[in-house]
Amino acid sequence: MTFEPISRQSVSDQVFGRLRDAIVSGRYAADEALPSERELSATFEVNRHAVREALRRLQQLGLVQVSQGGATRVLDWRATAGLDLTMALAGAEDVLPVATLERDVLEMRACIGADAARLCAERAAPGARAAITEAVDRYAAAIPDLARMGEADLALWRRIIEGSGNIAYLLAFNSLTAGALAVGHVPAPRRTAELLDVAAHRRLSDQIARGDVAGAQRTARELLALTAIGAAAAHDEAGETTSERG
Amino acid sequence: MTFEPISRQSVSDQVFGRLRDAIVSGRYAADEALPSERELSATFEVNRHAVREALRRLQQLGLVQVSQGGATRVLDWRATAGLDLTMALAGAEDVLPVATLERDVLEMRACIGADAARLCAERAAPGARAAITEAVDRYAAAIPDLARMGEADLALWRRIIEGSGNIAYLLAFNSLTAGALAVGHVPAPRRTAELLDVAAHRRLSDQIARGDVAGAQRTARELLALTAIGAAAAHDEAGETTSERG
DNA sequence: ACCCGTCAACTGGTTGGACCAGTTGGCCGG
DNA sequence: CCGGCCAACTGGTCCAACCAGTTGACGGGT
Repeated sequence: MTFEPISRQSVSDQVFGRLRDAIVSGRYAADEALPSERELSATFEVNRHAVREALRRLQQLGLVQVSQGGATRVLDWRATAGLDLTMALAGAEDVLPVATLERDVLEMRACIGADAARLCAERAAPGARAAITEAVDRYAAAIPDLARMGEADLALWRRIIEGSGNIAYLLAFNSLTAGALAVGHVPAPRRTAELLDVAAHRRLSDQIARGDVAGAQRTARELLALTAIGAAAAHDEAGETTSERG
Repeated sequence: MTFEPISRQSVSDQVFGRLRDAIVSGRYAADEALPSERELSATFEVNRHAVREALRRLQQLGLVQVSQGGATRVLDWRATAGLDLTMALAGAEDVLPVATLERDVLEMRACIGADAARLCAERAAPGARAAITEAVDRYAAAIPDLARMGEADLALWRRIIEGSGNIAYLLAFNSLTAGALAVGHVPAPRRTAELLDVAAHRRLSDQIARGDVAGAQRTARELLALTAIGAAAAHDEAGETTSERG
């Protein structure tokens, strides 16, 4: 049992969180004007500067557009927000079921993971390949402890993606592993099948080490699909989230 | 000929840009302490609040870690930054050649595009499929004008990704198409081959419309690989960017 | 010589208020 | 009815003070 550090959210953090959730969950419609900074600061009973910091962060996330003189407008985050928003998408249950989001994240993980494994087998530097073998060993050494195996597994995949030499994949990996609803925090039972497949991990590592491009891609795809398929079967068609938008 | 809106960067935007470039380009080492807010505000000759807003944004991007009482420390962005950072990565030429970054973005585009096409053919709602056919028509209608074709092509891919119902793919698409070095702004000659392949676009649209899952995936992969291969051949091995890190 | 509490001198966090700068929309004169 | 003007918004910037944590050096006790 370990203790989490007590969260000391600053005032502007709280304002940010509230507004973010309000926007993502659709309580503010797209293109709607947010209350003025002065109004918000009165509502939240905080200084205007705190509100401003929050708004700047929301703008950076792609959730609002602030413009001097005019009102701060809410954007359609499906059109303007980047992948970093995934960290914040948990609080939009009514407009976007977590189950769907989880499925999406796992699909993306499988897609990128397989391609990264391919690229890694194709062009990773010798040192990077050695680091991967090493990471698999650490993963295997943690075998009874699921939590530690999960950590080691994440570290292994980071090595593989680093080995692929693709910065975009690496950043996407960061986006997906950060945040509450992250790949690493997927409920244990769902990842167990994948985590316990030590043989597949070993095989993947070997294929990368010896430059078996096609094999590495296939193994990675199979390994990562385990969870995705399980998740898909679990909630079948988790509801249509695709809607018509002009 | 159209005019771009004159950029009226606010003071804090400029501070943000300067610090971002300094960090990404490695002028501040990872784990190094940034100058204090008061110091920075004196250096840039701006108010401390402007510096604070910039720092909050940098923190959100995953470039720095600010902590009350302690110093604001620079993070290793390769480990902590999300995909949204791609928009800012142009100014790190010395530590990360644009050619490499461009290749990476194209690889990711191909990977996600193909999978989105697959998912779209598999589970898109009828309305979404119709919207795609429509988008292809608009794309084909723009035929002589490369710029307009590029726009229409982006719109088409957005429809396909929306049709896949995968929010993560959609957000990643946003991350990749935003920013200066975005997919949409890739130099014309490089995308020309792909853009001119109207037949393949039509085929893809048809396969999605009729639910040919494997076919759609294959067509999309081939279509998106055109550019990637061209780019890869152009600068061959654009230099190793993988380094050992503890 | 070493350990440990204390405290001063940092760090960022928050506040209030004043003023600048750009946008909007209504009002009034032509 | 049109068009310019102006007041009343909006966000942008600044100053100055103080609150709240962290850090490290200093000095007394062991």
